Amino acid sequence: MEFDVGARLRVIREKHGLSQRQLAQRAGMTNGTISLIEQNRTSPSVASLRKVLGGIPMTLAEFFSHDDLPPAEQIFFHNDELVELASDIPAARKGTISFRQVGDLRGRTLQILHERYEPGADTGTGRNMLQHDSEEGGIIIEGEIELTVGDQKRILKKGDAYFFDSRLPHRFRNLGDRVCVLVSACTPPYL
Amino acid sequence: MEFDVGARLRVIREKHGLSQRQLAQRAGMTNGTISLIEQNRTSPSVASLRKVLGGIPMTLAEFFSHDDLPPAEQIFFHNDELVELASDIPAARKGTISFRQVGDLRGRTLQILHERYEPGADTGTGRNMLQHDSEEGGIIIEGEIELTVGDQKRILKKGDAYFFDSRLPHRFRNLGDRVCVLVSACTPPYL
DNA sequence: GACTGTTGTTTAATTTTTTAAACAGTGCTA
DNA sequence: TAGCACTGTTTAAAAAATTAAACAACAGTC
Repeated sequence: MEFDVGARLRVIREKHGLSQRQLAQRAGMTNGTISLIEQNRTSPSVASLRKVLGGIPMTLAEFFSHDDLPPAEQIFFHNDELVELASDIPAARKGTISFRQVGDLRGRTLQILHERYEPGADTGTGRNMLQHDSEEGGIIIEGEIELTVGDQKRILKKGDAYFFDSRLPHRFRNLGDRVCVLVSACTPPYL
Repeated sequence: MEFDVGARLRVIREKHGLSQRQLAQRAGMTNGTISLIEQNRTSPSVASLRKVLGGIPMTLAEFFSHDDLPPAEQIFFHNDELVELASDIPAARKGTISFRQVGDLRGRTLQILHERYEPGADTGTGRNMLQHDSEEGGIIIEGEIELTVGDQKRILKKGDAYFFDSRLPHRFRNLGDRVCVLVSACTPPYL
């Protein structure tokens, strides 16, 4: 549950074949500090930790990308074990859109969805366009969908794909007369 | 390129509609500290930053995951624009496995692949099992595949899915007589 | 064995962060 | 306009992190 800064640093340092003194020199600090950090006897300032990681080199994002890793949970999911998301999108409540998620999200940074859009389904326009702090992408499995991202718009067919910064307002709309199915991924998760 | 801790915290706090004092109380610390952090007049210890984020709440991984703003790149991808990855997996070189990636990865933390396994394809066993520092998941689109993760093994069929910590050694193998197609996602990206 | 070069750990002094409280500015209302 | 409640900022004292140097343990070599 708790993210162990000291242990993580030690593992990374050893994986790179560096001694505490070698890393300290590269990072421009003392070996004692690194020792204390690895023992969790001090909590480094973000500035210090960045200096340390600069000697690896590694970004803070990478360092913390394994924050609170859940223990071994469910790995395999039968089709009917994907969980239907209760969405705040009106079209989802009307039953024309379905988002089925792989596993639960606790502590995860990756969200994978099996999405289904009935003919006419629309995630919302104007001020209701989707917008969140992630990056996301997906691949069309079946049917066609119109995707609007910012001021760009495109109709994607089976096998086509998309990838964008979710902070741009976006919208999915099924203009066809067939169901559209796609698989999407998002990090960090939305909802 | 530099990550601005203070600015990031301020944006997050304001987005959650909290004043410095409200956040301080939730986090169990003083408003002055939060003010100083937001002005980058001190660099909080990781312990302190975790306390602050605990009042949001947000994990360190999430805090640091949004390093910088990705520029506007390609958003839409036609099926034939997905880029075939040159893999170090022997079976890929033999042409029985294909990994096609959505977009390029520059600065991205999310990787989405369209994977194709011919009958008999195998990503490798024993010391050649896949292992990397990510979390990954996927959904089976077509055919069947045997997935081994750590000491667990399962045959997944169309519509089934998986999700695991990629540091566990894993292996994909197509035991059937038909092609298996799946869509996977991974963060941070592999390769 | 003693010397040399490593390793990680510990300790006292220094530097930095954090606290607690005061300060300054805004907006609302009687 | 005074009073109140709320912002965010600043400052001296307390607490914690960092340094520099000493310490202990292990391995290889002469």
